[in-house]
Amino acid sequence: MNWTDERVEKLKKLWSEGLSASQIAAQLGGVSRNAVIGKVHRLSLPGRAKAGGTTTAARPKRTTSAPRAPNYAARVTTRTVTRTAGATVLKEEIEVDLVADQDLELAPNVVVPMSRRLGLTELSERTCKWPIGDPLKEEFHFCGNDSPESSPYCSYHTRLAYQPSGERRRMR
DNA sequence: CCCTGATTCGC
DNA sequence: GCGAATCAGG
Repeated sequence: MNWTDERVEKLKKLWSEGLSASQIAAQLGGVSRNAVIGKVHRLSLPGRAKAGGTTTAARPKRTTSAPRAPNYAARVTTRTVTRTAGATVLKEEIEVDLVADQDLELAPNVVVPMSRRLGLTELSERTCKWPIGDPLKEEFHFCGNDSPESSPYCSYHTRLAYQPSGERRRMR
């Protein structure tokens, strides 16, 4: 694949938006992340300030944060998910109320993990393949969070996938 | 191991 | 000019 004006333009745009080279490569298609990086250099585009995993350009900004939940007793796990995502979120603290498994869709305090806004081309074996948005629309993307051991979804979406929010019944 | 960008160098 | 291989790092 050659660098048409359009592709170069898109590269510049995405790069300036702070997307990682691999993400850009995936969106452009037909090129590796190395190709992207190489091109960036040749274009003399401003690189990331420091080498290494962290995107210096795109600072972490939180997605609409979770309203502080009242004392919803029982167990609440707090885990910190670290991801290097372009313009989205680098680090987000996620609280999942395990008790709310009875009414997932009714619990406004259950925050949905941030997604990496991955295009389908950059999904891998260990990325969550939970689709988000309307496939026909532009904002469509996949969750892309890390999914444990060959699971098609991340832990959060696995739970959603397993028990449809509606027919949750109380066994006893 | 996953990922990131940076550099080199044969093509 | 291109990008795989390699390096350096988190």
